[in-house]
Amino acid sequence: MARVRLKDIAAACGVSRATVSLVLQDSGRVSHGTKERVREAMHRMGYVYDRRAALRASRTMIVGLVTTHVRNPYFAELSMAIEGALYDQGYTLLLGYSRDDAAQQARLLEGMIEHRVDGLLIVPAYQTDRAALERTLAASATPHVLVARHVEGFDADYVGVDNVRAAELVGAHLAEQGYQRVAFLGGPAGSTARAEREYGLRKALEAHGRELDPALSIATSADRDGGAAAVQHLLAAGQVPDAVVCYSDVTAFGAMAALRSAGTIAVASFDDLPAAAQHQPPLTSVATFPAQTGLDAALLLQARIDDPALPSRSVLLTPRLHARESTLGPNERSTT
Amino acid sequence: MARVRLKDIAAACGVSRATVSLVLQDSGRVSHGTKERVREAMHRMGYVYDRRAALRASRTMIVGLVTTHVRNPYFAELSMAIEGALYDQGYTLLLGYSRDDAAQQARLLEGMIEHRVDGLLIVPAYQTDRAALERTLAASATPHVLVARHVEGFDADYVGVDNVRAAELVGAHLAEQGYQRVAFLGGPAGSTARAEREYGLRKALEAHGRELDPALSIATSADRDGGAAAVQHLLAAGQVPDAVVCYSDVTAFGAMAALRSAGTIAVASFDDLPAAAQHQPPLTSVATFPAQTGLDAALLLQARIDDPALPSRSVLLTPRLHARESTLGPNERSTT
DNA sequence: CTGAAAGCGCTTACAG
DNA sequence: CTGAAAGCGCTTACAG
Repeated sequence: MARVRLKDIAAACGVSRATVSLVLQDSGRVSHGTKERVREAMHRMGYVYDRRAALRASRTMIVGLVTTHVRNPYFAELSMAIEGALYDQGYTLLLGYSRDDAAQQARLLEGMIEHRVDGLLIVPAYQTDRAALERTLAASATPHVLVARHVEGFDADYVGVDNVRAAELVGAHLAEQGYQRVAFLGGPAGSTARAEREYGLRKALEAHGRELDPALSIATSADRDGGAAAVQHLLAAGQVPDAVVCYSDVTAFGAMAALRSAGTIAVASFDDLPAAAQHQPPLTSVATFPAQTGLDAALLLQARIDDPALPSRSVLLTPRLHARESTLGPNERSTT
Repeated sequence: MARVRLKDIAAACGVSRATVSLVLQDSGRVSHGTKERVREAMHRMGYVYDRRAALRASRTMIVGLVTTHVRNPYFAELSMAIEGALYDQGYTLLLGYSRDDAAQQARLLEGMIEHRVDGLLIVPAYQTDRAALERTLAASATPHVLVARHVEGFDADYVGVDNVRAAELVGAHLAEQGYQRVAFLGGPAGSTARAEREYGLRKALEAHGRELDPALSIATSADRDGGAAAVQHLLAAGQVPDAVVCYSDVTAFGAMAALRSAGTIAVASFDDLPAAAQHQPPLTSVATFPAQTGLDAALLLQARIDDPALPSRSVLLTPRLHARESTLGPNERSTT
């Protein structure tokens, strides 16, 4: 049997297609009785609405998300929060993983734009070129919001944690604990988070009369191995810090495993995953609120879709430091 | 300026809309010269194809994925593999997280069907009702493939690891290592993986003259806390096993943390994440190949889309045991 | 409160 | 190799 169309419903109810369409939109211009009759027929005849065919409607109710990947719990949580918030707003989500490849990111965006998404949420790949991104988005003028990472010089709505502040919290904490030589294993070289956090860390250390030794600032991959490799690099070079600041909790776990043989060295990082508190020893970490970031991104996008003329806005979430054993002197540890 | 339409390109090139449409499809029925001319105009005029408007085309080139969540690395890897494979096949991905709520899963599927996806990949939520799922899918006859989890009595293409075999591998290994009292902290009660693995574990233990004591088979949540809570439950009940089989590596990490005070108890689990080998002690785990699962799922779906009349197929991946210190007697440990 | 008509931006036979 | 015409399944003014 052929699929049931809107015109079949209209015929069955003895009304026009326009009326059925208005029922679909729950318009106030159709009487209650007619609505009931039409809905009953839709249900009975197994009608499935074809959203694609609403060519004249201004919206598709699809939003696209292009993000790096979900191997990292921060990005996994962020993706889920975005999906949940968009669902609640009535959108269906198109998703693509750039895997931090700017060219793939461009291809994914172009594909989504061909599907006429109402808006785009973008976690920019490392090395995203401002001009290229502008070109990709300009042809369609699709509303968009940047999430979790900036693109230098690119003017757009943005949501993310305040990375400078996050690193300041860590730097001040380590200085107050008395650590002197702090290493920064802060993630990939192209990452805006790395640059922002390095700046914040340096600032906080200098405010406490310390320096961030350039020899102790090392680019790392974002995973467990990145932390371990950077530690091995430091130790091999005879550069032994007394505290290490990592890119993320996962990186910190790798670093801590590699540091096990090197005596007691403090470790702090960013994300504050549940695993940070449960680690042995418990890991000092700065909460970066991916769930809240995702929710705010969805709200900013909705506002942007509703009014494309809005001035662009940046939402910075305030990070929160959770000091734990991994950076506390023995006398400051809680004795649980 | 108004968006450029296909008819604008046609006018600019002095050809019909049909010809431009054929160029878009790279049809062999258009001369090389015309193609060049049309493509140049598209590029110059900033044309953006509107896929929605291809109402008469049989395909949308959109595929939907409804999965549980990506908090667990297995599902994160699976989602990424699916996205990558579908992209390579030319599809754009609609994604929804059911969060293991069958009602939400139904809503997500209905939404995707309204968008006329060419096919659906489904990681069924716990407690998915066969009849309800059939009803949701039947109205549209959308091709679909089940991934990683079965639905009892639901006939469809399926890809996943062979859970029975996976648990047999673990059971045989533990028995051969001499463990006598094996506990099974095998995940949520509604999970098909749990049921299949419990069956495989029992079978292997019995083949080695041991039993799986029902008092030692405990439902757990799929996360870290699930492992810790189940261990505490066992210890509080005075049921001390000499080996514990966990639902996943993450669950195992929680269990190991909770077991730390209880002396040496062997732990094994499923997934074989990179973190398993790096854990202290290294964790015995069965690899379950999420990346391969995702790839195979995309291929099965493509075959199903190409020929809906195909008989349904089940692809079972053979798991692989990686024995490590967490289950090896001291004398069997490698001395690295 | 409802309908007839035009339209959304493409694709698909069909004809030449 | 190309075009004129009809069509995909909806929505939107407009008119009454």
